[in-house]
Amino acid sequence: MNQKEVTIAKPVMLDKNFFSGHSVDCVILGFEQGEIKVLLLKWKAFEKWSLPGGFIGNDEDLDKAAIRILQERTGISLPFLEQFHSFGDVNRKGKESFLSEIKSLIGHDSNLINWISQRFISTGYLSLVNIKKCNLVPDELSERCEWVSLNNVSNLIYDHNEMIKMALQKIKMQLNYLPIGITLLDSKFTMKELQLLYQSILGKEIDRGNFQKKMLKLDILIRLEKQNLGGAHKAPYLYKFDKLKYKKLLKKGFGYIN
Amino acid sequence: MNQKEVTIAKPVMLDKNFFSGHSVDCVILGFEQGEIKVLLLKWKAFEKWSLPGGFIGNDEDLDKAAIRILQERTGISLPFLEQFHSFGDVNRKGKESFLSEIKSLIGHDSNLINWISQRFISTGYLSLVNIKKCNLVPDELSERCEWVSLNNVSNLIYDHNEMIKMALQKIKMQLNYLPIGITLLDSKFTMKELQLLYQSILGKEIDRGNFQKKMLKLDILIRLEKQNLGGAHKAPYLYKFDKLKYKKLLKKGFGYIN
DNA sequence: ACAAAAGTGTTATCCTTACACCCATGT
DNA sequence: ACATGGGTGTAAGGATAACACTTTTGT
Repeated sequence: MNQKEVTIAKPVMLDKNFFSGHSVDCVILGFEQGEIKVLLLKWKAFEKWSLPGGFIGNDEDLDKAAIRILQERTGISLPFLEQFHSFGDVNRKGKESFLSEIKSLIGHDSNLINWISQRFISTGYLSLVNIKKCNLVPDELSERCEWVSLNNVSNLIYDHNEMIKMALQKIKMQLNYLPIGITLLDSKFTMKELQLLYQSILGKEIDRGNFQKKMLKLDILIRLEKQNLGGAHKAPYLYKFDKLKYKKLLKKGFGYIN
Repeated sequence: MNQKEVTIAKPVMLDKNFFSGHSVDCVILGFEQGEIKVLLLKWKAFEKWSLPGGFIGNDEDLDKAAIRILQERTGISLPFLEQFHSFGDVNRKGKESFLSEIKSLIGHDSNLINWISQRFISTGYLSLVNIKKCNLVPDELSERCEWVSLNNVSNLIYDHNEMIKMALQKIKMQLNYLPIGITLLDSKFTMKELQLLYQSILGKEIDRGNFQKKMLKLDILIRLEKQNLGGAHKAPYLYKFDKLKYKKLLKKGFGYIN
């Protein structure tokens, strides 16, 4: 492989050679105050937000690159990200090129500018996390790194809004097969919190009683002591996931296997 | 965008400039004699089979590239292919490089050889088709273009065997939501043929009576006259899909929407 | 006492599953 | 007559959805 021809220059985000023409973007979703939130970066150089993304090392697996990029850009370490789609439209960057902003970021090295402003195909990766367990550390390119409620997501750069949409579709599909709460909630939670999570993903109301019965019948929840938060009402039970039974359920398959 | 730097040389498969480092591979599945079959190409230059694949034009959407590549390499024109996964492991090409074979195909232009033997990330596309309606025309690189029963698929080049596996997984998931037969069967078919199709995708037996009831209840099949094939038994009905109702069912959603 | 939220129960309806029964046809 | 495969029916069990009832708690 002739590296001189394929890798033109080093982008700034990492001190190594990158694979040309392909990038990764991460849709990291969390749940807080009854709302789904997505992890976004605010650029230092210009007034735009974007998904945490980056480039792939020449000697790096695509899946591994996603994990590294997320860590470097946001501080979040995850052992596994799920690929959900690759975005390869010619005009996926839209009309705004951010060229002057990019120059202010990376300097005026023309090789580098050419490299970074070429066409990129980007593969989207996805994960659901517990917001409280995430210690956010924005990288040097970013002014801020924040959880943004889905309703408040602005016009992101390139096709990042579409990426979020597709990630949510994928989540919806998995919701039918997987008890998703284990990654998004605290270790202890009430049935109401779990229900709010499902409702905000599905975008619809669910009957309270039926939801409770359905979840309990899965036999992956352990009921703990009651929690008295001091409302004028009965105290709700706390639950935690029975991780052993949860794993067994996963291994048994997602419903379409058998 | 500086094309001189990004596009090094022209590969042979098409007379235009290609996007570097990214390819497309198509998993096209059909159904014949009660078996799922996959469309494969046998190389002229060496004794290996592979999925129909190719490169992406510099000014071509990824999705469009897949459609064009399939047409050029196999003769099959489809209006739509579904993306299912991108394969980006560093060593996805495996140990065999086929370098000498590639040279015999494309000549000894070192730029071209470098271009073609670099690392490629490949996006897999998927479709289900009616074998009888496909007029196979192998391209100049291929000796043959054939439907191969899944059980008879040999060791394909690179990670193509894994690609087929992942495509089948995706199909299984969709089977729960979509009445898939419309693309795979003849316009007229018996309930038994439809059942054999489902069984071969799911890899399990389905109760005959229950399957019939379930399919009829979907209300997308039109019962036609009986077909007497001359067996020592009752003649089965023929069915065709009610395409209007079928489309309505699709629009209504796949089950996870509501 | 009352409202609010949590836990549980009831009922009708639908779907799934396993299996049985009858029908048509060629040998 | 009988085996073979095709169409339909039945009964049990499970899942779902709508809704009602009871319990706990602060005001």
